[in-house]
Amino acid sequence: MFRGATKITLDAKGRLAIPTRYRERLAARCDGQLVTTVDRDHCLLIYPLPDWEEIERKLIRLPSLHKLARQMQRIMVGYATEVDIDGHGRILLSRELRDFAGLDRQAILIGQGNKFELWDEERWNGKRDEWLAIDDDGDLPPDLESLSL
Amino acid sequence: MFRGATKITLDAKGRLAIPTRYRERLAARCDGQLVTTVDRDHCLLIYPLPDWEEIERKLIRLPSLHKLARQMQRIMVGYATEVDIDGHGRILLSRELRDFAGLDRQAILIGQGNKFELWDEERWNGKRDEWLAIDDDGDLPPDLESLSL
DNA sequence: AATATAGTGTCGAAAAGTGGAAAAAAGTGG
DNA sequence: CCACTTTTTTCCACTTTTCGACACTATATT
Repeated sequence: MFRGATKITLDAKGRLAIPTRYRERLAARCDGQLVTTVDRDHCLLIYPLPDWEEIERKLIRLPSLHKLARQMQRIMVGYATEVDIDGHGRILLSRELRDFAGLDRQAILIGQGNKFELWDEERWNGKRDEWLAIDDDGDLPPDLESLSL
Repeated sequence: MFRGATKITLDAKGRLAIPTRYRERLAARCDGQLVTTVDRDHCLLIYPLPDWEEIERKLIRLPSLHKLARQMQRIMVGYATEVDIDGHGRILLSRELRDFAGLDRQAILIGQGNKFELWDEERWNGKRDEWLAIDDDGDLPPDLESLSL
C-alpha cells in the first residue's frame, strides 16, 4: 500500500525523482515499469504496470454504449503512457501529461493504495482546502456514515 | 486507551519526543511503528500501525466514483506517513505534515482513545476556547440527547 | 544538412534526515 | 529544602537524499 504526501520538484526536462522510500517496493512489484495516465480532477495517476493492466481490462470490458464508460475509456486508456524508472530512480513525464495536469516545477506526490497521484502543488492545495471546507452533515452513503476514525 | 494532554516542543528537525508514559504501551502494541496523518481541523492524528491499517482498509474499499469518499481517501491516505520511534523515543514529522498542521515549536499532544492528536499550541488554545464558548441548547441528534456523562 | 527541440546520464552542492550524547528541566523521596 | 533520578530539550556530527547543472544523444523540423 502506498501512502503519504511528498513535495517534489520536476527538473527542467520534466523528470520526477521517485522518493527513495518507494523505490524498493516498486522495483519488487513491477521492476520499475510504471504507467501514467490522467484523472478527471486534472492530476496524474501513476500505477505499477501489473495494477494498471488489471484496471485497463476492467475499463475495456465496460459496455461501449454507456456514455460515461466510453468517456472514461477514452480519457484513461487514451492517456496511459508506459514509463520506466531510470538508473537514478526518475521517470520522465511526457509534455502531454504535464500539460494536462498543469505541472511545471513544484508538485505533490500522493500515495493512494495501489497507485500514486501527482498534483501541481498549487492545484492540490486549492482542491484540498476546498474539500476540507465541505460540511458533510448531509446524507452520507452507509459505508461512510458508520466510519469511525 | 490513550488519554491526557501534554505540552511538547519539536526540535529543529521537526522531531517529537513521545512522553515516556506512553512509550511502553506503544512498544507493546506496535513495536514503535506509528502512522501520522491529518485531520480536517488541521491537526495531526497519530495511530499505532495496526489501528491505522484497519481504518485504511475501510477507506480504500469505499467506491472510487463517490465524490466524498474519494476526497476522504485522498486526504487521509494521502497524508498518512509511516514513522518509527527511534532509540530515544522520538518520531520525525515530515515537512508536509508540519506545514499542514502549522506546527513549529510548541505543540500539544492529546490522547484520544486508540490514537493521539497533535496540535500547534496556539491553534489548540484558540479552538478549545471556541468550543467551550458554544452554547448548545439547540436540538441535538438523538444519540446526544440521551447521553449521560 | 543544419539547427532546434526533447530525452538521457552523470556529477557535485545543498538540504534534509538520523543517531547519539550532553545540558537543562522537572519530578521524587528523604 | 536539598540531593538524586528521570524526563525533556538542545546540540553536534554524520549519512542519505534531493536538486540543479552540464554535457551528450536522439529525434524532429526547416
